[in-house]
Amino acid sequence: MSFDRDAVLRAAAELLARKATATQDEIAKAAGISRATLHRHFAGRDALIRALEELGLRQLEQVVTDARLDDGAAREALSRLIEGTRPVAGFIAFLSTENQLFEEGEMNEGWERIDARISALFRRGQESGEFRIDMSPIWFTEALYGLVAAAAWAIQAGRTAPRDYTPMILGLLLGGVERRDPTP
Amino acid sequence: MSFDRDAVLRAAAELLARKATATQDEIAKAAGISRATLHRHFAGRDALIRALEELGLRQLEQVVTDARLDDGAAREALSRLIEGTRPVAGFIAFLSTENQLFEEGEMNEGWERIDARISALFRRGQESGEFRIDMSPIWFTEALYGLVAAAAWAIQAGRTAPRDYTPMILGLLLGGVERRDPTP
DNA sequence: ACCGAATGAGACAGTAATGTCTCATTCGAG
DNA sequence: CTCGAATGAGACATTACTGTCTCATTCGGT
Repeated sequence: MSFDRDAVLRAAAELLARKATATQDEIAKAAGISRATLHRHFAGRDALIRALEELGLRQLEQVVTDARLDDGAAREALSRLIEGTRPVAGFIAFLSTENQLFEEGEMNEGWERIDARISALFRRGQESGEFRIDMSPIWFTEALYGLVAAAAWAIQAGRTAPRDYTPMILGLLLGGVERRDPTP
Repeated sequence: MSFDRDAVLRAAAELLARKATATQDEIAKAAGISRATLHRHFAGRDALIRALEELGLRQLEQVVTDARLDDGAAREALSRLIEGTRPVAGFIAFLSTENQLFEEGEMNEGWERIDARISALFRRGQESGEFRIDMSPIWFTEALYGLVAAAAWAIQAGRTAPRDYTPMILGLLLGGVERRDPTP
């Protein structure tokens, strides 16, 4: 059984997202490996967190690219984006809540780049008249992260079915909770 | 200068919300007191977290009560609720992300009670025809927590003005990002 | 201004988690 | 099947944080 680095990091992200104080032992257990092996591949907690951040950002960046945010209607692009985040929702939940790394001044440029690309999508939607203009694209972006994390947590807690992930987030983010008049 | 228990807990919540691994020393520093004094009032980290949870839940419950969720239009009640959460946003951010306490089986009944009351508001809105019915009240509630946490974080990071707190959350949660036809 | 109470600063021991090592066992390529 | 590499389990030392204590200083009521 070869070592599945990404699977270990995914398990770690999901655990740390809801219990940031988990020990290396708990993380190893959650990943289904021994503490020794965990330490062989990630020399210490700092290295683990760093790898977590690195993989999370890389995957998210790939998701953003695959969603082709510049193509077609903004709401369609947003739909593709959210659907794409599903496999990395655990990473997003972890990364968006735990900014203990960034505050060391390095303020990860990768994270800023992703923010910029998603914000640009919302701005494009505003300029095309699809999205409302009384709130900033940055807030929309932050709100998206928040909803993704909330959805990931709700699913993990068994409160919601996994298949509802995308419609839940997309429906709420696009239309809000208010009922809309059926006037297409 | 007398000891302001609530202020200390508020500072602790805001710090722990974004860095759950903060040491007692860092918490004390963030609260503007010494580690010795922190320990005099909260005997150990567990006691601190417990007090944090207790005060947070109590305050949030008070906010929910003050918002009179059963009165008037559901959207107005939601508006009052969100405005009321502003002073306790740091607590909500901490409590909604860190469930390390609940998983010890006690699954705080106070938290469940608050969830139930807020969910009831959304359900009432659905039944009155104000809110859409294709998503569950529980999801609306979780989403509210997520948006509150996202807003609190955005403000703390200086990305958004504090005065925009309520309109940001309310606007997004009620109407979503899509532009609505001006047809009242 | 006084005095008791609370605080801050620091030293110190205890403890929990980490980093490191060893060794038997398992895995998997050839 | 064989052998080298990787893993799991555990022991051990180290580190970092916590819990506790002391004492000088400051605060605040009277």
